[in-house]
Amino acid sequence: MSIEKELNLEFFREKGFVRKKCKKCGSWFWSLDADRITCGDQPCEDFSFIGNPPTIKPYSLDEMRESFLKFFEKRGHEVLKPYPVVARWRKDIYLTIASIADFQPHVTSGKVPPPANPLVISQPSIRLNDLEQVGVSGKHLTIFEMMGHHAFNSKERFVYWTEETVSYCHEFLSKQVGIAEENISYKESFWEGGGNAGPCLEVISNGLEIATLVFMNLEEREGGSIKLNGKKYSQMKLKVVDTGYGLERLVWLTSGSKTVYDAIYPDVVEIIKRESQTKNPQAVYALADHGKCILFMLGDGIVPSNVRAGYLARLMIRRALRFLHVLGIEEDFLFRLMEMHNQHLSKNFPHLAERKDVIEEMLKIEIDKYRDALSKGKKLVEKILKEKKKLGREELIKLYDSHGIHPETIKSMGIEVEVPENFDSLVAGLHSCEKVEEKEEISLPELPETRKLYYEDSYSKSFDAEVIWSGEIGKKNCIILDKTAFYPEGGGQPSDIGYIISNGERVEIEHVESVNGKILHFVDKKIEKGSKVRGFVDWQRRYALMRHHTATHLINGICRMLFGEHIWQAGSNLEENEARFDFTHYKPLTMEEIEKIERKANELIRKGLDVEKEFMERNEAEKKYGIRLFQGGVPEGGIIRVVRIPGIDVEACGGTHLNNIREIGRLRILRAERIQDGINRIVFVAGTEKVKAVEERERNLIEEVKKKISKRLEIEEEVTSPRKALHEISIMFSVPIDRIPKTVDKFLKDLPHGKEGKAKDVVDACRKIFIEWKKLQKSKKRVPSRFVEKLRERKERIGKVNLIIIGKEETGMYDPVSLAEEMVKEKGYVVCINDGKSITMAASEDIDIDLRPIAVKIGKILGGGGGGREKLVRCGGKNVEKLNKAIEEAKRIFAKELG
RNA sequence: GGGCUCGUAGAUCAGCGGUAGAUCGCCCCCGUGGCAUGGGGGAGGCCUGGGGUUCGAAUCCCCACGAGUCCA
Repeated sequence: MSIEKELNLEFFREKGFVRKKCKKCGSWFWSLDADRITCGDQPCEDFSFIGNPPTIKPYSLDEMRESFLKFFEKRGHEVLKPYPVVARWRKDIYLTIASIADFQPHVTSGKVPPPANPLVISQPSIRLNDLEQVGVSGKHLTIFEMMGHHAFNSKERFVYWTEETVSYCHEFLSKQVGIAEENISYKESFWEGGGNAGPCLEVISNGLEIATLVFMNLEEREGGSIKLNGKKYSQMKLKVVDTGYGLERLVWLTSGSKTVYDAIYPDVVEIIKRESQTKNPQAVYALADHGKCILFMLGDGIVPSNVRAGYLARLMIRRALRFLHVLGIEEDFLFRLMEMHNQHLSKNFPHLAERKDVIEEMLKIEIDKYRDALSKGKKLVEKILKEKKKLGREELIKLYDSHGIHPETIKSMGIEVEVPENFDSLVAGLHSCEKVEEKEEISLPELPETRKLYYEDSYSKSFDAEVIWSGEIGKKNCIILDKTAFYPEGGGQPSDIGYIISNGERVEIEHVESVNGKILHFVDKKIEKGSKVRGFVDWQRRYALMRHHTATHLINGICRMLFGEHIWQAGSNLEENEARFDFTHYKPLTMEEIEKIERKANELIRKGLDVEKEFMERNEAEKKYGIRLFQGGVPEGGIIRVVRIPGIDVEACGGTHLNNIREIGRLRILRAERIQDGINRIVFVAGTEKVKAVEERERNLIEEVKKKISKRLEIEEEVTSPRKALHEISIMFSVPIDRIPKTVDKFLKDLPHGKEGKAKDVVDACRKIFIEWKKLQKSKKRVPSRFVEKLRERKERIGKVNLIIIGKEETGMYDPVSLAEEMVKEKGYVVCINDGKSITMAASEDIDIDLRPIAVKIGKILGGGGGGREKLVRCGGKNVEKLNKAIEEAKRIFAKELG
């Protein structure tokens, strides 16, 4: 196969194109202009359209998009609505980078039929690879619309290939847009990306590449026979026409303005310029661009965060803020920037304006976070400079890696630093990639797919079946049945367990897995192939899981209703006794919000809504419900199972669900956690009995605490909500709820026994004993002077100093260290305190003695050690019974040293 | 998903094995015609929680919770 052959088109020859070799770069191209000597692309040729556009009239973005879509619609293409800029249907990328990205990998691999064929689309795409060039080059954008007409050719159906593609393109550019035919050249090239490849034509006009026509017919394969650029490829089943027309570039071309930014949103550029305090066109352009990118990111539901796609949103927001600083514009201008872009976009992308409030709130939070990060960073840098005078390599790396302060940021603070050239790779080197554990592929003999009774009726608890395969997998006995009601692990729902009866013998089902539609049962005994069996699902467990699963969907829907379209499932975990639902949201949940979710859930449960479960054609489902369907990951095939709670939630989900949400009974949120920036977790239980059990546990806990405290305080009232009470107390004591009784014990133990007044309720009682306990701690350290004076009377004279020995009973309730401190405030004293556990010694400032070696000696007697400051030491050890002996020894030493 | 930092007074942080500190803020007093300020005094800490090591832990180790950050 050769590119030359594939691109030697009838169309070119008929039209009178000539194939030429570029004098500068050597690449082959087709042109109608026989005198042309270069391919016309940069850098072989400069832009020739600036100030001199090749068309009569300039187009706006809307006009150009409209005319493109219409042009292809007239020629048999179905117009598709654009996909979100967040590529949630893909595992390999976070953002939609091209129109073809919408159809990868499911359509291009042939697993899912195309949603239309041929089709035309204008897809907002985000590329952050050339971030530094944005605003600088005049042509780079982070967000642009890639207009594409696509055809998917299979054995069964041929749509069109190279000839028609180029013909359409040429007609569109010349007849529709109005570029003179001689001004359009087609450069031969080879395209590869995302595991696919194929020959392509780059379409160039006046030095600007305005479109790429890719004929995708190769896929990367290990054993592929076609070797290109060091990679092995084989022919694809599907031959895909993948075209990409740069909407912004076409508009630019027709306007002939200085930069692409001036062409596509001249008013935005103008206003930024006007607001700027300093002149910096690059920052102006970059800001205009970033604003649009941020609007799309947040509008399509990215929640800024420190991970994944959220991180990219934060990156863009922080860059925008930095440009604002450079231009001397206040940060709040960002809101206006959103507004300005919205004015352009609301006609074709109305969802962006609809989400204005949420977007603004997210931005506000991000602005605050950035301010914090900056001021923290500044302080940190100053601190390090104070100690080390210079920021070395190590410091720079650590500042960035642990604190997010990039050397560039430090430079912008006006601090000179030497940045190592390979800084970024040094940082990357710190995070050496560890291998992803690959799941062992289970290979099974050719068998038909297992009939899935759990889909026919999710309530089937027992069934008759035949063993059609029996063997060992990973040293475990395994069987496959012709049909089964056992649900295999998947879709966030754990596998069923249970047992089967075979020949009157009970065999436990320990785990169930699905491999290519075949359901594998792991059993504790070998069962012969051909055996007739009867299976029994552990129904109590399964029903609990079903309740939790349906409840998860319910909570998901409610959160979206209450908070907005940025709510996406970020994971979930179902267990018999508890379930977790993780979702994206930009701030932690408040107690009120948690209650609101719970109230709403129970309200809907009482109302009762049927849960609709339906297998649907993927494209149909996607058209009907959108990408929103793929909450818990993306299914592979062309047929997907849609689970719908009408008016609340629709998800593609393979799990077993209730027939009506009424069966959930009751739902109770146990707690909400913030598992990482931008992601919250709700932990809950579903089921009337389970909720009752939780409530009883809470009541018991409150009773336990009440009983403990009522020994000391009279509690007058019952608490209305044990849950709220426990929550309040746990925050007050800063301990987890389970630890409340133990903490109360600790406080009560220290406090003197006996009744001491009244409290309104348990919470009030807890507050009171806590305050009392804190007072007690303080009073231990505040020794009354009368008490000190009294003890001073017991002085023994050794030379010029007064020695005071204080025994266990004489310390009172006071902290020995505080007591010692008080005793030696007057000149000429040495004290030696035995508090029953250890010995504390102190000497007045004027006495010339170092107590530390003495403390070591005394500590040794006690089987331990000692130390402290010169004039105040503590010592002790395991042998508490030797305390008196130790005091005697101390006395002897003092007599010797001071006498 | 993995790594690295960090949780101390209302706020910002210091201390990094031997009695919890600074600055700002708060309260009181002095001062002034009033204000900015200045001087003096004071209140305010389960040092996030739990476990361990130790005679002794805010400090060292482990776990949990919370925050920040980088990489994929």
